[in-house]
Amino acid sequence: MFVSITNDRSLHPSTLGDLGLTSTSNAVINLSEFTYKKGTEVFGENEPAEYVYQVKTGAIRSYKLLADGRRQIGAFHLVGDVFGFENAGVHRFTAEAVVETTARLFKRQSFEGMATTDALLLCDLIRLTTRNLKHAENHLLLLGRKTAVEKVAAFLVEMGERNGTDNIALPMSRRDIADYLGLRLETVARALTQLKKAGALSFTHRNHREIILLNREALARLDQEDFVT
Amino acid sequence: MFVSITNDRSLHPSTLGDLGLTSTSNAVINLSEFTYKKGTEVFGENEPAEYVYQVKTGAIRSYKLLADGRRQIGAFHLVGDVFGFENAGVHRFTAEAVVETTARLFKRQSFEGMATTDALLLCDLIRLTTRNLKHAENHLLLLGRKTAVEKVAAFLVEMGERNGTDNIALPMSRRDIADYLGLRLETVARALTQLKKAGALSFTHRNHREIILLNREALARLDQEDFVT
DNA sequence: CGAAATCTTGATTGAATTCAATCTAAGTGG
DNA sequence: CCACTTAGATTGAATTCAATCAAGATTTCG
Repeated sequence: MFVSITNDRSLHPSTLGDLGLTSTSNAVINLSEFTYKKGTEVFGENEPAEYVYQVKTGAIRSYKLLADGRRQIGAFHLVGDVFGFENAGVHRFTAEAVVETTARLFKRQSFEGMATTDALLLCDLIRLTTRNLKHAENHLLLLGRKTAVEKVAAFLVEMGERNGTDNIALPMSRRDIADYLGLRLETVARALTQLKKAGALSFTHRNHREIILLNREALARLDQEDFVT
Repeated sequence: MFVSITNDRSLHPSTLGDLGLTSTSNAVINLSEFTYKKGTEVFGENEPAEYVYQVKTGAIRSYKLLADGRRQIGAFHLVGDVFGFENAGVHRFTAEAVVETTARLFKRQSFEGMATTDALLLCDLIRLTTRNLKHAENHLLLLGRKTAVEKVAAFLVEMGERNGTDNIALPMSRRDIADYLGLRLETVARALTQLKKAGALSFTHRNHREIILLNREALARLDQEDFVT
């Protein structure tokens, strides 16, 4: 749903624990696994939503397009993330593999069937949707009001947090990052060199999907944090 | 939740019909009404979410701030819209009255109490949250990838659609519109004069919260529509 | 009416884009 | 293994769109 569910380790283990759900319902079935080659489409905007997906390995980008090809990536889905759940029967964005990616598939019908009976599961789905909404809301602030350097700094902080370390290997290209942040790829490159010069990060390899070592404090200084009362 | 629920007339009338809910549960109580003067706060970011609100008259803006005061409005809530529902117990944005506004208040506890028992209501809440998410996703595309004129055109189209007519009286200031679209107020004014010159709209009054007559076709040409396969 | 707020318009600046040229890393095939 | 190609990344220079600075115009309100 255009936004990722980060792997929430606080959820109870259960039948659906791997999906990040607390419900003990046995209605989720039809598990299967599929591998998508780099760049291939998992599903397209306005296609019927048949499955719900969970990333096992790799990374997914989900995006919307304007008629002239301008692209806005709404979220990257990393290992453990659940994506593709739609309340309506139709996907509102396109999902593609950033690199070779393996995903588990859950039949959507399974959810629908139990929807009216299993309140616990419904609560889980609200929580899932709410998490997506929260991510989207924060991204609105970033897209509308942050500068290029602040956007890139915020992106790196997000990736670091989702990875749980300050050592991150970005699976996506500069173009993908740019389309996530509402920038051009050259601007992303320039911001990264600026951040490096400012000591906010360093490259431990100098090959092209490099491993980046983050300096959290310096990044936090450059990323305008949200104002909290 | 940073995003509005538009008045959906397709929902079944019921006990909660006015709230836009299909559930026939009788658990929603504690109705009361309150009027907010222009510019006053309904609730603040990170405050505990005690109530759910529905606009009876007027308009509400909900926004987030950066530490240096940059503001991003996530949504305007117009007559009939429900806002302030939070899955967690804390508001993720600040809500203020754009003009003098009357709202109905529902105690949040009422929802929580029945949450685990009334599946129908839970479905309603998912639908509500999903609608917010959808709005946010479309706004991401607007903020990240549309030009100033496209943004203003899209804004007018949105307002026209929510109003159900092509005759709209905007309750909010140029600054509010600017903060909704990720622009400066001067840029909004310039875009409006451009749209007027292009024949996409005309002012039926020339006072300052003017009534605007929209020319849908011309606007649609100037607002880059989303690409649909 | 006069004062304050809001809006519009003009001139200028500036941040990000665009265009263009390397540069680097990763294939590919002889 | 090395020349060659290709994709992706970086850097530089020029341009552009929106921001900023500033002045009026219009509306609202006390």
